[in-house]
Amino acid sequence: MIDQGISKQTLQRLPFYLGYLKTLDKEEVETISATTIAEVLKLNQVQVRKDLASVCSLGRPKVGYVTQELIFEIEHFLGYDNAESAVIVGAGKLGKALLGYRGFEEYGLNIVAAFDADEQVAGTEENGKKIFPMSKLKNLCERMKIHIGIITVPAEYAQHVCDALVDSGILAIWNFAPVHLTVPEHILVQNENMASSLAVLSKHLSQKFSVEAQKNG
Amino acid sequence: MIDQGISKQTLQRLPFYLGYLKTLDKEEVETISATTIAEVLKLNQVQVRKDLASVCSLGRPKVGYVTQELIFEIEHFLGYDNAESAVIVGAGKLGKALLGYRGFEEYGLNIVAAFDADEQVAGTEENGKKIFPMSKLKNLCERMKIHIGIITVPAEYAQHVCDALVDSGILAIWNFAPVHLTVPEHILVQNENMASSLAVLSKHLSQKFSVEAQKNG
DNA sequence: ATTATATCGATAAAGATATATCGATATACG
DNA sequence: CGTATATCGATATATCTTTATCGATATAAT
Repeated sequence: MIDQGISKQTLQRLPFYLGYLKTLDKEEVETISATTIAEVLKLNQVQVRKDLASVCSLGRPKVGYVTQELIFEIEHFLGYDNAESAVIVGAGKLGKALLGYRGFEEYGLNIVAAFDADEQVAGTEENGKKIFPMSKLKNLCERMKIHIGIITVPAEYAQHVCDALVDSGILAIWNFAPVHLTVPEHILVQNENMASSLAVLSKHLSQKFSVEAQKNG
Repeated sequence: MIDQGISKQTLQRLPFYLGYLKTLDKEEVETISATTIAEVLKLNQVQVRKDLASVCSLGRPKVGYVTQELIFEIEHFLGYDNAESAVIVGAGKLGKALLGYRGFEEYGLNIVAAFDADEQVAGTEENGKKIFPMSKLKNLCERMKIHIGIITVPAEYAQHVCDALVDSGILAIWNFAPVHLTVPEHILVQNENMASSLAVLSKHLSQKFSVEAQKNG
């Protein structure tokens, strides 16, 4: 299986397909065509077919794909059926929100604990999950073979936390701090970039208004 | 000024530059070269220069850009100096986390209130910001001329909430629910796609392990 | 059985994005 | 004052991504 040759864009669209397919599965829609998926999700037919082709094998002319098989194959491809454990560093508002969110389990992510530098926070719980002091990070990660670290600390501490996670044997980092993290080559950093999203929104609106102002002025 | 011709990718990188530039400004670094920016943020020199060229005018050979001017120009370009008001719909964990996060003001986003269908939640406060019942949405948005709506409700309610926001005169939607939203043409939807990020992480790890298993087996 | 049609998969074309190259220019130094 | 160098901006090339086109095939209808 040559999984390597999949583009990041395709990878990022797969969860979208999955979400839609699951609504179909509930309604007992047995087969689904790329044409329909494309129409509903406002994508190009061919793109959908190409994306699916890199994940699954079959697709019958005039019929489409078998919904359940497709769901199974995408989930398997993404590794959702093989949950990974993760820890959160930074038990502020956002950290706690993520800690409390049950939905991640559906995506194969099992958040086992959080860590925080604030001594007042460490020792407490959130949704039944414990918050530990930073001193316990390495030991726990190594013992539990944790591979994913989630960073939800303020920007200025992010690199420091990142280094600590790498030192604890983490292989992938999900970074919510709005900074670039420097890591060794074999570590993956996935930035959850709220500032970027905001930039798009903000620009769209300011442009909209400047165009309208021109019209009226 | 032809702002139209800027790519989404460039737009999304601008906040990154901004974040880095601000750390420099604190340290009173007066000028900065594209070369250095590229090196620190692990990007291509030329890319940085092209990105900056679409935002600012000057850049002197042998010197680079004036840090403060650059910051000012990017912020102005993105509209950060011209704050937009926003409302959140869905005052669950994530909604409250966003409501409590002060950092958004820096990005020109001013979250004024939240709404929730749950009667128990409506009427309470979070960080001094009120949570209203859904029935008040339209009235408040219209009165306060709100243009941005943030959706943090479960997937199955997202489209319904989206329609309500559009009906209330919202022009741009920041969607945290993992579904595709259908909107009129003039409305912008920006998806904050945690599932996509997770897909990248998850795939990276499952691939890593399968490669290693092959080596060892 | 034959024809029409929905759909797939493959290949080709177009479009967007990122990277490389090169000449021009401002500063620094001898 | 002339030369070396860091850096910019512009142009050209390469890569990646999306979209269009076309023949093949399975089902459905006549």
